[in-house]
Parts: sequence; C-alpha cells; structure tokens
Amino acid sequence: MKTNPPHAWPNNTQEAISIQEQLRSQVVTTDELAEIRYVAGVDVGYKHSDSLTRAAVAVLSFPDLQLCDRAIAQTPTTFPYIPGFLSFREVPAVLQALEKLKITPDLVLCDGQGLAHPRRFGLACHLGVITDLPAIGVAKSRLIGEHEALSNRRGHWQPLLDRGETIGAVVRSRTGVKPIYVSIGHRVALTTAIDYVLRCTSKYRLPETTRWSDRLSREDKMN
DNA sequence: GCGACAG
DNA sequence: ATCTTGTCGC
Repeated sequence: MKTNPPHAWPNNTQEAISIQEQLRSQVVTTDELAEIRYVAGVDVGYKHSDSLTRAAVAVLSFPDLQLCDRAIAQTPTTFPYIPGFLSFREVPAVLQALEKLKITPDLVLCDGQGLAHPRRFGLACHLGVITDLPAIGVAKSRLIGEHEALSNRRGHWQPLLDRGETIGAVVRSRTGVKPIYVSIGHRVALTTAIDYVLRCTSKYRLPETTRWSDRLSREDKMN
C-alpha cells in the first residue's frame, strides 16, 4: 500500500510533544469505516544493541482470520524508549513495512495505546492519522488511567478513566486471563473497537493479528 | 522529592 | 522490548 510521507521527525521530547499536540486534533473518534475485509496486526521488535528496529505486519482476512499478506522492514533506531513517546520510535519502521503490503488493510490493530495516553495521542492514534487508516490500540499493560474491578469472564469490560474522562477500556479477552487495554486509534468508536478486538481474539489472550505479526517478527529475527 | 511508566 | 532455566499449574 501507499503511505504519505511522515511529518518532520522530532529530536527531543519537547518537539515530540508539540507534534502530538498538533496532530491529536486530527484523530477521528467516531466510526468512519468501510466494510472490514482485512485486518492488520503490527508488531515491533529490537535487536540486542537496540540500534535496529524491526516491524512486522500481518494482514488477516476478516472475520475468518486467515493470513493473506505479510511484510517485514528494518530501520535504524532513531528515538529512545520513553513512556508517552513510543510512536516516535516505532512508526518509521511500521510505515516501511506497510509500504510493502499488496493488500491495503481496512483496520489496523496496534501493539500499544491509542487515546489512553497522557496527551491522548498514543501509537495507534499516530499511525492512524499518518496513514488515515482505521486503527485500534491494543496494549498488554496500562500506561495511564484507572478502572473499577473487572469480571473475569470473556467479553466483559470496564471503562478506563483519566480525571473522569473515558480514554479506553480494560477488556477481558479470555476468561480468567489478564485483561488487555483497548482504546481508540483513529476512525473507530470505542465500543466498535472493543467488538473488533474480541472478534479477532479466538483461542488466546491477544488478537490473532498481533499473534501473527509477533510470529513473523520472531521468524525474521533468526535470519 | 517520590513513584509510575505502552514497547 | 530484551536477557534467559526451570518450574508451577491446568
């Protein structure tokens, strides 16, 4: 698929903050989706030295979740890991991987937060706005926000709150497992996002999309 | 100043 | 994320 050239890249957190504050107004928090036929999962890993960033993208058919396309890309790591600035570290490699896809996904599930972010502009929002693809943040752990006790049954969820504002949801993707953190990335409402995440999750805690991109990333690591 | 802190 | 063996539990 084609992606638009990214905006100027920051060299420090001050510049990164101003970019986040500028771009967050472009996030669409309502459903603006076409028919979903292909869902992509994105995973990013790093080499031992941390100097290389590797992005893997898996495109699955929806709703049957069969692997239809895949891509890997590696770029020099240009930004350190700082909570709240993950996207500046991962987006460049992800864009290169997306460029290699033959199939343009209708929805992207990102490994990280979307709106559930200090400035409401996590990885899923950033990638969504840059590509203008519908995107959802699916994180394995919490960045910010609090929530009420959660039922341990699959499908149950609680709003994730920050100063009374709903910024995402804590979702039990499988009965009895640790919950996952789902939030709006771009062009998807929260309840719709939760629904798609659950529909992409069958046998395990994480969506099949993330599991596939994880696998592709690990395979590539061996080469 | 003391914790918390996506991947 | 990544470095890493065995081990507890279903």
